[in-house]
Amino acid sequence: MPNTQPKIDMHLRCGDCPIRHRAVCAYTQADELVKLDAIKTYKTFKAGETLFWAGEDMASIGSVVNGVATLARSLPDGRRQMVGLLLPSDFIGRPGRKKAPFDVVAASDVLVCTFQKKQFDEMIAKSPALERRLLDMTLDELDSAREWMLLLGRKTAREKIASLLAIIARRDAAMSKLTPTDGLVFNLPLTREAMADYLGLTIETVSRQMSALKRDGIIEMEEARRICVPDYAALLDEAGDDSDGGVLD
Amino acid sequence: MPNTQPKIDMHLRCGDCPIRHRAVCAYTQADELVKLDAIKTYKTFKAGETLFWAGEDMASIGSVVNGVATLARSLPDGRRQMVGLLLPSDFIGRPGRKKAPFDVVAASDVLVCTFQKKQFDEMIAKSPALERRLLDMTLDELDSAREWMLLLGRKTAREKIASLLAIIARRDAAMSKLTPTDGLVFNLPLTREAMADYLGLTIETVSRQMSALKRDGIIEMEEARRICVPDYAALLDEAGDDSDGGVLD
DNA sequence: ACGCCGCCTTGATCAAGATCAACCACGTGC
DNA sequence: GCACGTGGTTGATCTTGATCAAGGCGGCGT
Repeated sequence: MPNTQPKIDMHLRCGDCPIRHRAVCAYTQADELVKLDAIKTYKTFKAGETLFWAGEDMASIGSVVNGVATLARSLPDGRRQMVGLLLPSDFIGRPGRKKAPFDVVAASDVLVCTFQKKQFDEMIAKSPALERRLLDMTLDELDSAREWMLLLGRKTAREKIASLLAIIARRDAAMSKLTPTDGLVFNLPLTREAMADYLGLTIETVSRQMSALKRDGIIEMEEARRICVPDYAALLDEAGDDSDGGVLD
Repeated sequence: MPNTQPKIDMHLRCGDCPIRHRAVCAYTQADELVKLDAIKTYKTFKAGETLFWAGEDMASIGSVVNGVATLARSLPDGRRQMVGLLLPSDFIGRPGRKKAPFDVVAASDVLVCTFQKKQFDEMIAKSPALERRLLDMTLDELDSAREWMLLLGRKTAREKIASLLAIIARRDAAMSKLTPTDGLVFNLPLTREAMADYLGLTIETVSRQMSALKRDGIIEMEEARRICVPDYAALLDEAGDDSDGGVLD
């Protein structure tokens, strides 16, 4: 990937990959996996590094293996909106398009499993499993993007913050085993600025609303990035939407 | 489709279909088209009719043939956000999911080419062309959803209105032949309320900003729904983003 | 130790847009 | 004709969140 000198990691076997069953490769069988294994390259990026700039040619695409990256776009005067959060197993880039529509920035240190775009496009053309998985992932992302539009367009600052915390709490609980329950603790992978960019707010408003939620006992916060949710239902309630965050089937 | 008694139209041959080359079926060859032709049904809906309610089971899916439908979701207290505009050739529904994540409402009278979900899912599993086309369409929709997130999160009311008008003007110009040029006239397919829902504003703000743009000579407006853009570049300028609206390749 | 920088918080003030409230221009039904 | 409903506009006022400004805290380099 351009503009950076990422470290190239060792070559992890696909079979041992932590995201094997959730990434683009999830539906591929052993034989196809071997081919993917042969053409993939691991790259690492440090927190803050930009993997791609909006408008720039994307010669490679890939999957986040660990860490968090963000998708964002800026207006000419500097106003910035994050339009996606890329978590482990999420796909970076899109087949059939040369230019990146958005900036891709590492929010934490990130490990990415990359492929040369050209090679990957060829693989996809021959692998229904790969294509099917990409379709499913894209449909899911579209749903969450639309969900986010509701938040951006209609929720209050407090509801936005509560929604974001609920999402991170839920994902975090899911990662570490259980369903979101009471008393769960997690740390925020985002700075206040990143939260603001994600929610369409300023950092001051984010900070104030975090303090307000703490004051109201919805969250506990020893350090700015260490959050405890004593009552998950209460947090969801503050998020504004009745359902538990849009579980569909 | 449930909750409605749509009129069933005559059976238009796929080969004569106005959206033949832009809809899901765009990549399919003659032999597959015959199969689609055999299982499709046309349905019509009147302006204001709801095709699906969020959370409801979707037994059928399909393509908008003509008219405009909207995708929207409401918060429990009634705040409403439109999350997508479905124009001719756009796809309604998603394979692999039973429940509709959003309300689908006809904004004008709408003609839809529908398939039973089960049958369509089977077709997709067997047709790479269909699947590939759906992937491309979904990726495009994802990009525009993200574009819209930037608008919702960071643009001012005036910029939002200008952006929407620019988009509609551009699409309208494209439909009727030429590239967006000066002095183009079109009529808004949306009420002020629909515009407000789309832009995350109130109808009063929409109305005021429309008046302001008129006062400033950016648009002309004899009737509320009849717009003339004397200087397309000036309109784009008001929209805030420098590029001409995100043309990518 | 010190200063500095990044990240966060808090306060005071301001302004964009929401809300509340009339009112207009229509079409439609009686 | 008139009453009524829908969609749109405009004005006055209020509220939310942005902006401007100051300061706290922890880490890090010298």
